[in-house]
Amino acid sequence: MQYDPGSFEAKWQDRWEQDKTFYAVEDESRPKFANIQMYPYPSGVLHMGHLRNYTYVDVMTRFKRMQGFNVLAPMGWDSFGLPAENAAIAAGVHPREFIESQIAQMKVQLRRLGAVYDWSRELASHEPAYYRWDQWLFLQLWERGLAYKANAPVNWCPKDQTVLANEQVVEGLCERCGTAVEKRDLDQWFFKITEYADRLLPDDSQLEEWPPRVRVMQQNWIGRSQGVTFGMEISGRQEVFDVFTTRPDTTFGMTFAVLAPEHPLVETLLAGSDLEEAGRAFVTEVRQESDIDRLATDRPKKGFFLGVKAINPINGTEVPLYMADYVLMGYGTGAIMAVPGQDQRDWDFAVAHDIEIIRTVQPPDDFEGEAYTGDGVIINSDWLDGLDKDAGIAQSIEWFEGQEIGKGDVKYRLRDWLISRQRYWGAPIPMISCPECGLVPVPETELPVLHPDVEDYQPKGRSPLAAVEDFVNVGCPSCGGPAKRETDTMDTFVDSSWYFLRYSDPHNEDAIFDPEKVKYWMPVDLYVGGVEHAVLHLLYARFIVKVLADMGLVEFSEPFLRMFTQGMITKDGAKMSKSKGNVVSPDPLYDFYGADAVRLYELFIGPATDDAVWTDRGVEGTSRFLKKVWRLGTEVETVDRDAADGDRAVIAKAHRTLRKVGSDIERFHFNTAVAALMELNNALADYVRSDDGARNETFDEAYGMLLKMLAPMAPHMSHELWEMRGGEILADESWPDWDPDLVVEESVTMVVQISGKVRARLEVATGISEDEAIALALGNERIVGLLDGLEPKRVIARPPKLVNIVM
RNA sequence: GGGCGAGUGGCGGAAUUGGUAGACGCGCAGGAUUCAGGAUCCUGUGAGCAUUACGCUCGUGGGGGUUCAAGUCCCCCCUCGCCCACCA
Repeated sequence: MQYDPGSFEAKWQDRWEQDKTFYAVEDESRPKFANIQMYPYPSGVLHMGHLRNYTYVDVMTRFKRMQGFNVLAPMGWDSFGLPAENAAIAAGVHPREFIESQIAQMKVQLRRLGAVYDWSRELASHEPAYYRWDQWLFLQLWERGLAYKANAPVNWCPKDQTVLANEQVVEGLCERCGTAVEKRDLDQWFFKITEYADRLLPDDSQLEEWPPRVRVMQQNWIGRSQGVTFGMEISGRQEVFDVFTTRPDTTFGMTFAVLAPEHPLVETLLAGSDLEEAGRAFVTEVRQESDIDRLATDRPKKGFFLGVKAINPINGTEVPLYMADYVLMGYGTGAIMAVPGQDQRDWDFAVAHDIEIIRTVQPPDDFEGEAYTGDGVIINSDWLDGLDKDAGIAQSIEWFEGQEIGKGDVKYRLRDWLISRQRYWGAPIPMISCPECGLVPVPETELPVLHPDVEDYQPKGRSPLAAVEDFVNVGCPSCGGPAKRETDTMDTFVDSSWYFLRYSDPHNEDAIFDPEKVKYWMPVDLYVGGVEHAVLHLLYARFIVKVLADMGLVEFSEPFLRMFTQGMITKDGAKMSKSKGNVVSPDPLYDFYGADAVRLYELFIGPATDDAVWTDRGVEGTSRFLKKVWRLGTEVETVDRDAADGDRAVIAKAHRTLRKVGSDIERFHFNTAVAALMELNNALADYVRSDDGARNETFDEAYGMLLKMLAPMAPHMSHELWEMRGGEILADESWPDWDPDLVVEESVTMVVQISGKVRARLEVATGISEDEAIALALGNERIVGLLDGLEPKRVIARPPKLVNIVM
């Protein structure tokens, strides 16, 4: 009987859905397993790059369920936000219409893959029933002082016509469209993620099942630096400014100080001075530089002498005060003490402006021409002389604190999360601006603030919602007077920072979720998605969950226990994507090979963490494998006879395969799991062909195990075969346990080496002793011949694997 | 500039704690079946030398080292990928 996946795949897809096989309800009798993938934005047509991800998650859903877990396998849609809106605009369709048809399309495609979900928990972030709770969450942050509006220099994407969060600017370019980002001073809404900076530092004890790479990326992004902040006076004036340094041990080497051009003191110092005009021109010049230019490290450092001297508090020396483009207002205090002897940037500046350089750490011999940043003995530093770096830092901090000039301090690279967007397709920010009362939150009872339908949703630099008069004009909730709504919408990353919690209780109309249901299902046991979200979504979600934990709504502070980031599928040297024109659609492959062969190749293509190159031939290989399995299951004639050695061997092979496949799936080593199943299938085929023929019980047992192991990976075929062979629903079978007695090999090949080179291979019993192994090796005919009567210097035995005779 | 990861046949890739390098698959070659093609099955397939001996030599980016034994551990170098980067 021929393998014809087209004849049964749709049948099983219907069955799983109609029987609600993978729908989940709370059940205290079983351990839960929340198996969640990053919800996709509705891009419409899926290609093999997307399907890799869905296949992995589906395998885990099916595998964990067979293992007895109460598996939560939900799906939702990141349907608000820039990606969805831009795609809609490109398609020339209203975003709502666009994403709803895309969602419908994607559901069909997921179904054809055989991916199973609990569709009763489906959610989409553009639905009022969902974004209502975005708005509620915003109000909670507002109440806690974690949401605020401020005028600040922000990133503006001229193409997308909106501001962006720091995390959404990659090397000075818009993360979405690649346009160079500009700086603008604007009133914008922020979430105070910096208040959680320390708690967001990856804690190895809680994130131990995260890819180390992602932890490092978050750590870099948060950028914690420990040091000292101290005040500096300006000679002959009243003003004082703070500087932050991580190297207080080098303070004696300060030969100048620098303010960021945006530093408020700059204007104070310039006002009315001879330098006023030239100084302002310098500030303007620096501010006009793009981020890309300003971030380039290899260009000369621009500076401007402010005409005054600052006083180094550690020795009373007066040093010239500059402003320079290499000092950033957004980090630390926006002002630095410059120590060219130990800092390369300061060195470059000092050389360019002919400023004295004093080394305060003894560099190694013949080290010259650059700053020495390494450790060494402190010199030219009065009472710090002779100490090393760490002791110098400790003693100088003590001195600063003792003199009450400065104190130990910690600074972060992380900035607050800019969450307002001047775009149409997002959740309205539930705030009202009243001329009398100022910023007033929309009362919770009036949520959701409905997102109005408009004709003209094109981005034009201010929110399209601002043009909707009956949306904008409202009564102030506080005084009743005329007031205006906030018209900016929320960053889509707000939507995605908590949606996984909502899966626990997706239809709740009275609360963001029932804490009891979240307590049962959450945190997420396995979270699967792309590494591109390492410092975006994954950081934001961790932040929001910590806020919810502080509110007492959840009992955990980390949302994702285990994180898996899959590699990309590439073709013709590039990531598979519509814009690159190198997508491979699954549909023709489903038609020709069936979904199972496609799934299996996605699993077999290479290590799940690595990028992999797509080749159509690969599906041919997994398809052949499935045909062989099919033929074994449908054409083999078994015989009734007594068990023999071959029977035990084939059962043992099945148990060893079971042990390997189980642990491989657990570790996302799908490629080797598939290889192990191929080996088992080959072993079964050999067994069937053997002289004795296949014995009924043996074949049924081993083949049944093969089908169960295939059930998560090639579900359609394995279910069909299981049913044909008289079984019920294969998904409801439990994952078998491997038998420790059976997985032990009875005999193994032992190699005999002479001086490390393999000279003989012997079959030996697994339990062979060291003495027996040596005796056997030395007695071997070939070995005897090669030794030619010479005495071995040493014999090393590692039974049962190896004996090495050292000559 | 700093940090992290990787480099294995023609190709994708295997290889707990150092212990048979190349599992599994693709491709390729030969054979069987077939009118033919396709499909399927069998055999072979790291390189070189041999083929009297399934025997020898070399072989996991390059060089050195530790060890009875190194893809695996240590040092230096090369190449590629990723992250951060005028963050004080």
